[in-house]
Amino acid sequence: METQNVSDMIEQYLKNILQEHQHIEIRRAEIAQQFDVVPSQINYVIKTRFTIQNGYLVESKRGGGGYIRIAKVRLLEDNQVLDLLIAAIGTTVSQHDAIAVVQSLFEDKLISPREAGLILATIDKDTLRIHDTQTENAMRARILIGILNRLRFKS
Amino acid sequence: METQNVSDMIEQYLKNILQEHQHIEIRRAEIAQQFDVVPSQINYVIKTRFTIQNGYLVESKRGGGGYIRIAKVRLLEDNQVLDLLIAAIGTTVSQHDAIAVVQSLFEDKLISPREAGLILATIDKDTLRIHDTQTENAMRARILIGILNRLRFKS
DNA sequence: ATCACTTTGACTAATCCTGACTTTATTATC
DNA sequence: GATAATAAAGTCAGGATTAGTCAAAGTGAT
Repeated sequence: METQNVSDMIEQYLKNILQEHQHIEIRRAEIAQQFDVVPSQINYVIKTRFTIQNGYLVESKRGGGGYIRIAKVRLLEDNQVLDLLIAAIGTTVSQHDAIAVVQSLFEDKLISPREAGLILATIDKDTLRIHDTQTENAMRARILIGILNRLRFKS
Repeated sequence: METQNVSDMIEQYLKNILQEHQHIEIRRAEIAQQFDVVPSQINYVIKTRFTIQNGYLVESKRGGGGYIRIAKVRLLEDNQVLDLLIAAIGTTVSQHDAIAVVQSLFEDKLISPREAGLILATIDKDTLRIHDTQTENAMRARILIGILNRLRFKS
C-alpha cells in the first residue's frame, strides 16, 4: 500500500464520496478540522490531486455561505492525439502553428467547424494584442492547451 | 443548491418570478421585510446578481410610489443590449463577470454546453496565468469581446 | 546530500450583511 | 407656486465570514 500521509487520506476520502455522487460540496474549514490540518492544506490536496487532466472540475465561493465544489467528469478513453498535440505545443506556439493544430483537431473530428472558428478567434494575434512575440506565443500556448485539456471531456 | 445565505434566497425568489414574467416590479422595503433583512441588502443582491452580464436590466425610481423594476433580456437579441454588455465589459473583466456572460449566452441558447466549456477554459485564470490582475482582466476582456463579436456576426 | 513532496501559517481577497447617511420624488401646507 | 414634510431608493464603508496564495520549514526516499 501507499504511505498514507494526510493529503493522501483526504484525497481518498473525497474520491470515495465522488464514486457515489457526481459532485460534492464541502466547507474547507470543516474538512480541515476533520483531518486536523490547516485549512490551506485542503487547497494543496485539490491542486495536486483534483486536476482537470484527471477529470475533476473545481469551483468555489468565499465569504458567508462559502464552499468548495468538486465535480467528476468523464474523460475520453483515447486521448493520445490530445497528449501528442499538448506535448508538441509545449510552452510556446506561433499563430501559424496554432492554426495547424486547430486544423488537425477539425480533421480528426474532435471539434466542429463552429468550434474551430471560436478557438481561432481566441488565439488570434489581434485578439491577444501582445507586442512581444515571445509573450504572445506563450499566452497562445496556454490558451490552446487549456482548450485541449477541455476536449478530454466526454460530452 | 445546498448553500443558502439570504442573498441567494432572494436571488432565487426573484428569478423564479422572472421565469414566468418578462419583468417584475418590486418595492424594496417589502422584499426586505419579507426576508427580514435591511433594505440596502436588496441593492446588494441586485448589484451582484442582476447585472447585464447576467442578462438583466434594472431601473428604479425613488420617492413616493418608488419601485425597482427588473427585466430579463437576451444578450444578442438586439444590438442595444449587446452594446450595453460590451460597454460593461469595457477593457477589463474579472473571471467572475466573464463566467456570468458565458452562462447567459448558454441560457439564451447562443452557445452549446460544449462551447461554453471551451470558452470558459480560455478565460480561466489558471489558463491565462498572468500575475498582474489588471493585465489578466484586460486579456480576458479582449478574448470575450472577440467571441461576442464573432457570435454577433456569424450567427 | 539532494530532491520532490507535504505541511504550516501569515497574509490576501472575495462575499455577505448592516446601518448611517444621501439623493430623489411625491404630497401637503402656506 | 414655493416650501416643508414625507416616502421612497441609493451609496458607502466597516465588520464578519469564508476561501486563496505563497513562501518557508519539515519529511522521506533515493
